[in-house]
Amino acid sequence: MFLGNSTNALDRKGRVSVPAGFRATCEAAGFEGIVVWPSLDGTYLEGGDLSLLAYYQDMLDGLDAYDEGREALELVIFGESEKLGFDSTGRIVLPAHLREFAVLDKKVTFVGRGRKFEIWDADAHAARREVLRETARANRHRMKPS
Amino acid sequence: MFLGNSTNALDRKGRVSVPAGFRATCEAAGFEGIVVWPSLDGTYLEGGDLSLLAYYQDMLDGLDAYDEGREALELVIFGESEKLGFDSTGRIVLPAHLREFAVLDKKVTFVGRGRKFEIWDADAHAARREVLRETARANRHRMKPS
DNA sequence: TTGTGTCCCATAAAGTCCCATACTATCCCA
DNA sequence: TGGGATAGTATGGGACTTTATGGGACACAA
Repeated sequence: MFLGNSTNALDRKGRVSVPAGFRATCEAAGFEGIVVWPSLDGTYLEGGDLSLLAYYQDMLDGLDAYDEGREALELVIFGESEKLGFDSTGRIVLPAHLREFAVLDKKVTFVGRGRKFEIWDADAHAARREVLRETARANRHRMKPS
Repeated sequence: MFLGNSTNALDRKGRVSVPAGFRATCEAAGFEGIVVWPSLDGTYLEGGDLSLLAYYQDMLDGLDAYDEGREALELVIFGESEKLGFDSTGRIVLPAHLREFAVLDKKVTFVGRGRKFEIWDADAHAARREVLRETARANRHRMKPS
């Protein structure tokens, strides 16, 4: 499970350390790296380990073969994803098109989301976080019994 | 089940012993550690064992994928939680941001709450306890004789 | 050559592990 | 039943390991 959040530096070469906890989660899935794609919901990237793609595949297999949405999802999820391996110190290199999509600058934050995680520009994420906590507060009764 | 309360010392390195009874509860869930996050309700932390997060995951899976509240909850629950393993003597290290959130100083108290538990600054908890006892006294008639 | 990508090295800070000690609760036995 | 042996808990400190990060070296392609 991807838990917690941490902010790491994106260097001149486009490298960034994947938080150690996330790495441990990925390695359990059998591939020393992560899978990343542009989010359909906003200016950020989403990522996960290899098992997540298998999970999506299963989900798509459940849809009609000629379902129009299915084709689009398949192309976006699999076509836009990059499989990024860790280097010897646990970093990945984020390709330029992904950095541009999410407007990443010096600092990026990884945010755990259970099965997957998000990659944000640090400032953009800080702003969003405030809003999120408020929304969560307003909805917390839905998580009963706690 | 997390029952009772106890107050332990937080040392210079941010370490604190998890009460032995709580540890026993966690170990039954298969992970030698706890999961901790900032409460949505006040200046304290909440925690539980790994099975609690699995439980939350199931609950979230049951909500609409694009329900706004669901997304916020998912991000707050998974994005703000830290998975903290026990050291060989049963302590955890509380990360700085969590210590700051709950304004923890020298003494912290763990308070059992059934499925999960709370972590308070000892003084803050002592103050709150008085208030709670009063409220409980006023409501005691609602606990029917069993 | 110039740029791009990969690999390896160095380092500082943070985190983890291990050991020692004090204290307490429990058990055992004459 | 008193009292000591034993095991488990809580806490501090030092040593060691891992993590995060920057920079250099090398190879390949445009």
